[in-house]
Amino acid sequence: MISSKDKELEDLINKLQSTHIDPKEAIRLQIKASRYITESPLDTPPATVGGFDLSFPNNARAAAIVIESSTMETIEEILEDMPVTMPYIPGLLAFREAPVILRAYNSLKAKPDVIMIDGHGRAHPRRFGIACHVGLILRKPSIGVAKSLLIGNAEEPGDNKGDWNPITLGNEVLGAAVRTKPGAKPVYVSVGNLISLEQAVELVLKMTTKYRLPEPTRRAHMLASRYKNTR
DNA sequence: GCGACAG
DNA sequence: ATCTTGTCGC
Repeated sequence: MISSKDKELEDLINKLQSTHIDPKEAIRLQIKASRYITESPLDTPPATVGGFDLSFPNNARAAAIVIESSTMETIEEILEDMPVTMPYIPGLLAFREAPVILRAYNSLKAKPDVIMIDGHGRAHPRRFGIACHVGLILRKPSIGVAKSLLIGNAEEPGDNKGDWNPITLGNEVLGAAVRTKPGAKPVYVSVGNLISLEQAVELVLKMTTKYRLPEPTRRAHMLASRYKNTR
């Protein structure tokens, strides 16, 4: 049986991929789509983790990296370009960046078990940041890793790698401020889809070596920016 | 009305 | 995100 709810989700997933959309409509879509996000724990530990980031040499350029979690080795890299169709509006970042990210994801031969995206997941005004947006469209476990807060507050975590405090807003826990490197500002982690916050934090820490950002996102950032002043 | 505001 | 060199600190 195909329920009406399945059809609504299918319809939402299509609309979330619009390359041109009115901000008011975009906000309505986020509010509806937010209800389909799942924060249930992952049952199988991820063997591969994908990382995505963008640069804007001219058009929008997305870099996708797939890393084997047991060895931390990059097993695939992809670069995709696409014209920019939306301006940057706080809270609506996904409508500007998701299209190229999805194109890069589709180009990957080795589909990762979990994906990490630059930006927030549930730590968002409508609880539907870019990590939720991409995670819902792909129906794939996703994690948001941001370098600054969009909403909510968090106490400064301790200075040891692994120390973290919740990002809260009222009685809600939206994510976690995680110390990935002593002496460096924390990273803000939140659930995108199909994973628990605890597992998201755990995976971000596992994928972090000697830098502030976890390897998936860090390598994707380097790859996306590499040829900025070249080809 | 006055700020705040992922990338 | 992007424009950009040197420089302060661990």
